[in-house]
Amino acid sequence: MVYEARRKEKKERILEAAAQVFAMRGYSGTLVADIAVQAGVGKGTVYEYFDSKEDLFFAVFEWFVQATEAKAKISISALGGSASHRLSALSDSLMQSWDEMKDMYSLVMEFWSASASSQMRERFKLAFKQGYKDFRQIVSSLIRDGIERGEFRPEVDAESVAAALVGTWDALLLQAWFDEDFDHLRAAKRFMEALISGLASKPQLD
Amino acid sequence: MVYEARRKEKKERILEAAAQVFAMRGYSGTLVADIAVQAGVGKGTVYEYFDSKEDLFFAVFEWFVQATEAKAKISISALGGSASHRLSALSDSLMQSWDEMKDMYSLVMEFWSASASSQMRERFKLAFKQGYKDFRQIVSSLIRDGIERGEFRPEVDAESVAAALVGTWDALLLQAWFDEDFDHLRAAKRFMEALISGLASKPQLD
Amino acid sequence: MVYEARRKEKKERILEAAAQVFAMRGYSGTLVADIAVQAGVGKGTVYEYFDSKEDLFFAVFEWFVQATEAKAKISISALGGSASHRLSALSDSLMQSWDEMKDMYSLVMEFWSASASSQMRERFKLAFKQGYKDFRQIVSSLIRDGIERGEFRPEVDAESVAAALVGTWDALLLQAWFDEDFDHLRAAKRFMEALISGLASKPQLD
Amino acid sequence: MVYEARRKEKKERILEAAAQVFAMRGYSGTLVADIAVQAGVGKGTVYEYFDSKEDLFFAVFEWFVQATEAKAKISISALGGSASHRLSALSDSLMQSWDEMKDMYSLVMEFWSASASSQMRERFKLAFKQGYKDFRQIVSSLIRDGIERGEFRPEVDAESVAAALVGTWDALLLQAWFDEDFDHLRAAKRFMEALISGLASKPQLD
DNA sequence: CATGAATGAGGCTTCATTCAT
DNA sequence: GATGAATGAAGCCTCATTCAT
Repeated sequence: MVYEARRKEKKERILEAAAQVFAMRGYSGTLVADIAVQAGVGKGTVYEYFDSKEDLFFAVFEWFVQATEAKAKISISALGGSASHRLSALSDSLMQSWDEMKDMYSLVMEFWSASASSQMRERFKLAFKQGYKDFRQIVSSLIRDGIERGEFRPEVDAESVAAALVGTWDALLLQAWFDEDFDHLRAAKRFMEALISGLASKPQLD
Repeated sequence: MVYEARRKEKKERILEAAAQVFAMRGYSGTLVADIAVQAGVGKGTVYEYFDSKEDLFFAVFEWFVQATEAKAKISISALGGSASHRLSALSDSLMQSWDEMKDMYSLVMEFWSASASSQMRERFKLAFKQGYKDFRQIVSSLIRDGIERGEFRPEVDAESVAAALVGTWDALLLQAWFDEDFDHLRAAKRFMEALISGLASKPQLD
Repeated sequence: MVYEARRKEKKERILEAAAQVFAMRGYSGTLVADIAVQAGVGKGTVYEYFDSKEDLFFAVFEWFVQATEAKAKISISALGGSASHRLSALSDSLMQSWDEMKDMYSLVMEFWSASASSQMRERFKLAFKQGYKDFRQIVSSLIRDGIERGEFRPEVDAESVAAALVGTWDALLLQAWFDEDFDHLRAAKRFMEALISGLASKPQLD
Repeated sequence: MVYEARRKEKKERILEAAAQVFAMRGYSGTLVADIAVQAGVGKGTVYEYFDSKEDLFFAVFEWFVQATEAKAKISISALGGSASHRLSALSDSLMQSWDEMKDMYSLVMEFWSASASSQMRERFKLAFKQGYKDFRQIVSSLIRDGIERGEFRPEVDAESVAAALVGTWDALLLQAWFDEDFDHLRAAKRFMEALISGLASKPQLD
């Protein structure tokens, strides 16, 4: 139905507007009215599509998580070659996505904050937990793959390294957020070289 | 003067109370009244010592940064032995401090959030930038030391690895925050083994 | 015209739906949307038939008054016998109508309330005034009839007694509304016995 | 403590202001801001003393009930003489209180309305039920007293007559509210004469 | 005619901050 | 200095009404 389509479209428009405003002003700093203006709709219209400011925020969160996961999956599926190569390619890809997500990055911090306090705590915490788990899973299977191929040393603990790596990428972007001069691309590259050489069963040639 | 001392003491009491309440309820979720109750003083008294809720929050931030830095410095100064050993000892020490900072960890997220939006943005952002820079500095000099001693490979990029490492530690605690079952101690240990072996100029015996 | 009939029918459907919802939730508690749902029409359709929520409420009021008056008139016209007998029969009939109007009774209170405040005040107040006047008229002529027949004492003030009686019936239903255990049928019966014996010129045999 | 006294005094000031405004504009028509202005306090101050608009309204209700009951009790305790005399004196007293409660009478209708719908329903309904019960009790014991003295006929049903009487008084005031020309004093007087003569065991001399 | 998506005025309530005691 | 009662700006949300389809 055309009707349903239009509704969905408008919902998305509000969602994107919300994402932008939340990113700019934070959750508390954002007025529902601002979102409405940004979306080009009336204040009441926002409530036709979302039950509350909180709900809308959570919807933005879900949208963000989905978009991020989708991006990661695409990156990974596009990768080929040795495990080392795929690992550092994934790292590069994530670091390169910084420019396009820069403006939205403050959202991530708002999400963290929301999961730490507020009544939304549980919803967010659970989703984060799951999100990290999923991402660790993806990376650790990549590493396990490398072990099985004999590319990485068998005593490497894939889960632990994956967890640390996932975190590292996150935190490099965080540092990039705080410091415009921080070269997260270079940091990630050099770091991955060192790490991968630590994982490798033999001296790397790359 | 006894008088000045008493004033300082009360200020600290309010600060600690604020830290606790902010940690529990987040910045927006915290009422100045709650802090006053927790500190055992009148609501108006809080304003005798701090100009505004925002100021108080920033004061908590500064207190937190200082405490954390002090802790890190103590850890490091207590370390001895090879660079590898000192590095993994630092990692252990940071990871072990989790239990005692667990209850306060949500503060970190509030700080991130504050630096992302809100009017306090600049103050926080600057402080974070500096804090990360300092910490990277500490770690990178540790690594450079290892290189100079011939313990680590000369082509290792100390700054990059330090940046990544600092982030890793941060992010492992973050994952511990989200997931009670996540074993950040183990993850850090196994990860450091892999990384250090990647940094080392020769197969490690440790 | 079939066309006109269909329109009228729908208007009535909306009216009845409105009566039900107003009775259940009160005027302020009622959403126009609720009425539309109950009537099985679109929200906009309500406005095709009534100019505003207030108008609709007044229409319900008029409908209610008319229905009540019609009922009273039927009761009275069906009565025969002595004035005493007709009076107590009227009382019984009114009290017995409780069960069927129970669910709608809260409407009466809403009407009272509407006449007490709100912008609709004048409309309602006037209608109530007239309604009570009419009803007093009916009852007082019944009593006057009894006086003329020599059944009631000549010094009885028909208007005053009628006014009080009308009120008594109202208020017994009110008490029934507040208290499910209250036996308004019995109270009315015993009370009418006493009153009628007070009106009668001689000891009653009935 | 002077302090407590001042607090109580202000609470009362707000309560009275609320009573006035509610009486004038009805519950929905009243803005909390209006009450604050009428009470000469800030809007927020109202909330220092009452949790919500609804709570304030219920407090007004309780205050009204108490004041009414107190008045009735005073009237009754001041009465002497025969049961008939006390009964009609009570009636007179109630009818005479009209002038002083006229301006507040619309409150009663608001209370009725509140007990009919709205979320406050239960609170109000219960209180009304109890209030009527209490009042019926008072009147019926007065009547029973008359029976015991041999003044009223033994077959009189005190409870029923009391219930009806209580209602009658209520409803006469209601009619006075709707119709300025309605002479409730006279109606009550004449009606009581008739009723009392119906209750009496012998022709009254009064 | 019928509909229901869109609207925005309006109201309750919260809470940081002030200031008289 | 310490207090907490008082304040009112500010914001979320509701809902009667409109109007394009």
